[in-house]
Amino acid sequence: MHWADVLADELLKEDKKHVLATGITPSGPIHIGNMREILTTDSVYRCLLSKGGDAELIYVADDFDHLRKVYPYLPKTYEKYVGMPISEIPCPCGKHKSYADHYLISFLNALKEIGVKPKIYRANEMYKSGKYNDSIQIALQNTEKIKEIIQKISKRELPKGWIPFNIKCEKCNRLTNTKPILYEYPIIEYKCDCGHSGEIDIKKGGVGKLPWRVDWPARWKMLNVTFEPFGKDLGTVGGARDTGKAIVDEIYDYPAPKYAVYEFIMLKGMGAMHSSKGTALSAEELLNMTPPEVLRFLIVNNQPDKHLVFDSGIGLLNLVDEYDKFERVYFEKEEAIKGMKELKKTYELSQPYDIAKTIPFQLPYRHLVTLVQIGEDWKEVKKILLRTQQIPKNLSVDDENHLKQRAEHARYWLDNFAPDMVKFEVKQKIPKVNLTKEQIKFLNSLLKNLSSITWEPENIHNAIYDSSEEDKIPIKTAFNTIYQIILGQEKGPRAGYFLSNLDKKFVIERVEQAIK
RNA sequence: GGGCCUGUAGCUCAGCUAGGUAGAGCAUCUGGCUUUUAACCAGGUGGCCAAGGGUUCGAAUCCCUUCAGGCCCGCCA
Repeated sequence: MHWADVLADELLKEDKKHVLATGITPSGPIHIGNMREILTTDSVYRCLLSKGGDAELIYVADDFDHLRKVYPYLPKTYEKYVGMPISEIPCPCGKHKSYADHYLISFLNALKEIGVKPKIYRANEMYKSGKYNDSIQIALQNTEKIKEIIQKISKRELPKGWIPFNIKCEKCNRLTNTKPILYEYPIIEYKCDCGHSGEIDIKKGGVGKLPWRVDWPARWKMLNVTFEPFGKDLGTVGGARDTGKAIVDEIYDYPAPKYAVYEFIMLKGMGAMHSSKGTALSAEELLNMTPPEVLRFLIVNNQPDKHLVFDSGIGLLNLVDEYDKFERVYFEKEEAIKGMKELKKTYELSQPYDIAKTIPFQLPYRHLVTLVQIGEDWKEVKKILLRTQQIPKNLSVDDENHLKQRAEHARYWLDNFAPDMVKFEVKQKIPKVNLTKEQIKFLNSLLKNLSSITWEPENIHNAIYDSSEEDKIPIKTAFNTIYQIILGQEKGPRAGYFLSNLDKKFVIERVEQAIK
């Protein structure tokens, strides 16, 4: 059984409405690791629905959380905002309503692309509208009990006078510098390091925030959460999950949600990703280079508790190939090979939107990577594909959009992540090359042989070999020569296919120029 | 110090949530093939399933112990 089905079955043991939650603090570029949380939850959600369960998928953005420090990707001037809620800090690019929005919006766009449609909650709105008020009051009533729970389970000493509420200073706007002096419902008197003393009324929303270890369980109860996965960092003994479970049980009288612990995703050659260390690949970049179905496939095809390595180099091409193979097997165009586990479910969960009724048109991705380097844009690539009859004239709109989308991903990848090995440029003018007599001789034969053939990969391929044989020139030299005069480099894509995608006239003229 | 995960062919891994004769891809070798940015076809070689113990008629699979590796926690969230 697929892991998402196993989790869904676990939830279905209880016949009620399930709320599957996922929560990420938009304090920095949202990265591929966060995608795992989203996609893990979405997969379970989809399985639950397909089994006839009643379920809702929600996403809570904790945008009332405070800025921890000036992250490496922030200007130094952000020093003055440390400690303030990220929804109340200016946007780094100036185009969004707030710091939180800056990162959140791009993430929400990414969600759309991968076909995840959660109901969205924003913590800052929930606090300000008073949704948290009951939870806050209950927490404050149980200050001693909560303190005890946290100290016992996390083995951490909390300071004297600690209360489960971080007051936001009315003057400096920071959540981190205030100390409570006296609590008498509903008023808390406090003092802030900035020099300000004052009092707040907890019945008014947004005057402060529950600390994370209390906020989380409070949220479970408030939103009736029944399932929420989290990263291994939170799963540790004595961590937020442990204290949260005790707090939600004993203080909020609500059962802790079921969960899955997921491992991190490593970036090949870079180790684990941390948005706070700037070693992360943003969700945006990730999606720009990876077709959405392939990204889903990466997550869905692996158990959450296995760490993954995302290779933004050649490995990405292999991943796409692997996905395409799954697709062919799913549509029974090919035999399954052993090791393709849970093929049907995995393929279905990989689809951002609907599952196609018949197999989508496939063009080998590596070939597409070559094509987008020949054609300037999709229009030209399409022209080549049509001319060479690699796509049918009556290609469906869906198929064309799919191909086009993939071409865009391939292009982004080439521009930003691809190793030089796979890159080339068809030179508009003949590159400066010093050809040997041998090479010229070969080109002469090639010219003759190419002129007489129909412009198809195999014919071209044969023409190259014929020429090299006639002149007794090593085949390696033959290929090198071709790449030199067209690309200005020693190596290139498989010559037959490659040249067939170029205009015959262009190639012939280039060879003629080279001989002169 | 604590936790999670991993250990199966030279490499990457599947098989472990149904306990029932050890699998795939790559690499290698043989044969075919006109030697290309990770080419194709047919076939072959290759494993004490980390080690030890337990449960069982039967264990890669379940349980315990040990060893090795990776990551996380031990600030804040």
